[in-house]
Amino acid sequence: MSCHILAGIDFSAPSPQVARRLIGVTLLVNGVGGRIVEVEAYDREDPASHSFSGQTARNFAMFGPPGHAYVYLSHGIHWCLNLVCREEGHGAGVLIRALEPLAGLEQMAARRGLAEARLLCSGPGRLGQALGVTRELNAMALDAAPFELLPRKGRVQVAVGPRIGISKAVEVPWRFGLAGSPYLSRPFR
DNA sequence: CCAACGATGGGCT
DNA sequence: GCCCATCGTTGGA
Repeated sequence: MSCHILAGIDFSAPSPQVARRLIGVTLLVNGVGGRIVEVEAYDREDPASHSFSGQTARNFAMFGPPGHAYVYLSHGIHWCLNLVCREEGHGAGVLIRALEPLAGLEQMAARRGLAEARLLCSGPGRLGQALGVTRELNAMALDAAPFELLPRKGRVQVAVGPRIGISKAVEVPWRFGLAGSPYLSRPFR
């Protein structure tokens, strides 16, 4: 059986499909985390994707096997977490943009320097800081410590829209979110 | 070698 | 809404 299946999701599928199915899934790093409420898909033939220009020293994890992490530093400050999908060598992933904090609230608050739940994980950089994401997690498998992915229970209503903070392919509707969640980095139109 | 540029967030106007 | 910290990566000279 394929180790590409995690939390009931086939990570060898196209990134928009994986992204949509990740809404409602619980993500933990060393027991700290919560329910995924916002993600964005990126793919190889996608000008906004880090993988667009081919494999480099930074993005090699994106070309590795699905079901692994791709971590990068944004603006020299923020560590951001992606989950790799498609087949090995393809170069696709899903950026985790926001969580509803559920586990390890105290540790998140300490790392973030504030306690307001709404501000702990509402954005890729905030989430990275709250969960203690760093370069060390790059290329690590998601089916083993420190990661945990727990299937969602029940149904969710998924909102769709264009991705945030990019300058190319700005109209591609590959941002997905839990409709109406107060933990989104920004509301959907 | 080196300049330009971020898949951002926080603070201030 | 605007500004900018901060630094690794990239791509062109």
